[in-house]
Amino acid sequence: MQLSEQEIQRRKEREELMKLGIDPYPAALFEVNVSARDIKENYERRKTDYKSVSIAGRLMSRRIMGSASFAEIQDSTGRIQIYLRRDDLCPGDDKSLYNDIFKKRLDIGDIIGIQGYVFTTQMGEISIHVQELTLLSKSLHPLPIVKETEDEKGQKKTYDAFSDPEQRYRQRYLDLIVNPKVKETFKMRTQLINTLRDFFNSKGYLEVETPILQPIHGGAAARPFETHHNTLNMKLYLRIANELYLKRLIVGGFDGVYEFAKDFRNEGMSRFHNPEFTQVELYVAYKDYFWMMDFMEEAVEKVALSLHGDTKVKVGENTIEFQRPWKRFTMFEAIEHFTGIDISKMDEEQLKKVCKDLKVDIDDSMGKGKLIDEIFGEKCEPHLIQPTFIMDYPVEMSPLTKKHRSEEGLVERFEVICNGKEIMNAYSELNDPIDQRERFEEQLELAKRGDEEAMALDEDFLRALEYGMPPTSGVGIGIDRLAMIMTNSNSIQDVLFFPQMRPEKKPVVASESDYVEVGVRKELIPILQKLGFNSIKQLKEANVNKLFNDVCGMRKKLKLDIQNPTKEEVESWLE
RNA sequence: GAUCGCUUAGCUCAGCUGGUAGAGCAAUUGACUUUUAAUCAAUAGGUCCAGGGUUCGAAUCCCUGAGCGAUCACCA
Repeated sequence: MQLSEQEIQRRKEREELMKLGIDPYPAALFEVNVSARDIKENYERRKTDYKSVSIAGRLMSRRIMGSASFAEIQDSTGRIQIYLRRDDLCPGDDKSLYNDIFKKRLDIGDIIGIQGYVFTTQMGEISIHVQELTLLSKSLHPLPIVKETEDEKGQKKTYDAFSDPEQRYRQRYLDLIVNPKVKETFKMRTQLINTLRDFFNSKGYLEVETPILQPIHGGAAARPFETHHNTLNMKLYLRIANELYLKRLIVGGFDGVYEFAKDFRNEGMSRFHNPEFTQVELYVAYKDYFWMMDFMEEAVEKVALSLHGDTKVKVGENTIEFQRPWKRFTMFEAIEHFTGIDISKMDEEQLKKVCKDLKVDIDDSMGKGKLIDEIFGEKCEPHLIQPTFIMDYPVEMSPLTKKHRSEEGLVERFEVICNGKEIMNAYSELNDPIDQRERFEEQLELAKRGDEEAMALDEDFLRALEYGMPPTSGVGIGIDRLAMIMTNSNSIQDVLFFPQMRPEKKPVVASESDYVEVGVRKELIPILQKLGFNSIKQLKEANVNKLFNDVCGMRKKLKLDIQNPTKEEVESWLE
């Protein structure tokens, strides 16, 4: 691999430190008794408490002025300025710790530990006067340097921002180091999950774990990932939902169960979709979907308050108000509201005409339910910014949902739409085993017609229902999407530490022995690599005269103290 | 999958109608004892994404491909 000049430099510094008897990666613990945030928040009020501090972090900037220097270190709570003076750091005659170690062999990105006392500079910045300095980890890879200034109005201006999305997601650790806001986003995501978990626990619902590897994938309409178990010699699927397992637990006698579940769907990727995503599914016995609406309003309102101290959350251009109660529409009402058309009594032919009039794309395979869903998705969903319950879906779309208590052809299902996207999906769960079997069979028909997302029939699940499941309401909350809204993130990739990416394309590079094999002297290999001959095939195709000239020229340029090859030698490589 | 855009130094980006590759930061060497994107002087650093074409001459124009992004379509 070709190293950049700066990487070579840092490797050299590592060696030199070792020769000076300084371990660049010491084994011993480093005692930390304070954090950057702690100092900044409390020093002014309790100055005497900060006369002897010990803190560790990453060196993020340096301003060297002869025998004194300012630098910044960053720990998990933020940055703080440190001040180093040669004669304080090196009280004796030996000034090498400052002159040679700090100034020459430490770099931005290195992790250091310091001991000293807190003071305020003439410019008014709380800083640490360093009395002892310990290298804790040498960094060999230069860090992107992001700088920030603040004008009189407190407006922040960022220079050389590390903003390339590909690099940020592939090397999230770098993103976290140099973009402090990223850390905040992920802390909020965790707090969101904790808030929901605490709320569910406070009601006595049990957090459970169910299989991720499932012989039959069920609970949602989606294409699964397949895998294979060797000992059982059988096909397994990565779960697309955990619904059918959680309902089995309700059959088993729990009143409420929930699971924060990673689910996997083998479908397209976009700023709203990642192949693996998180949803929490919750099932509560003896409840219906009206109860669940109230419960969800309360849950999400709690999340907003916990994260923002307010029920209002700014998302892009909009301010979203999560305060209860939220608007409630039946699907028919929503469609009438946005299009002015009452479709509640229409048959399939009439619906098709409506779609045509509204310029909603349809195809012949679509039944009544699908047509209604298309109209809703096209004409209503994007306009629903404030959290809104959409209730009572067509039965065709919801094979696991109980039929509506009074409306023919509908089911007791709601979704919550917020910021133009679905964030929640809930039902009064279907618990009539005969009805459930018929619905599964309808799905099988769809599958025969080529619907790859149709649900499979799960005999054991049906057997469980036949023993009797109490009336139950269940919900699935899209954690990633809720996190996007709560953290004002434009893309799902911004709320996942490691979003799925295409594999990094690495050029195929010939190994040292490949070069040696065709007769290249070891010391000449870097020259060939520098010239761009990264594979033997490339080398074989080269022109002898040009190659000979280039190699000698590059040797001179790199100022390598080695013997140039002869023309005959170069010729021999290409044979 | 479709359309549009981007790819130049370690990082952020200039580079006009085609004529010897540029800046700031980072790096190296030096000056400087409280700086705030520290400053000053000097040095080094490039397969201009890859391949082909047009041309006396291509980072620049054309074609093909790759990666990435944005928008749209399907899915949570």
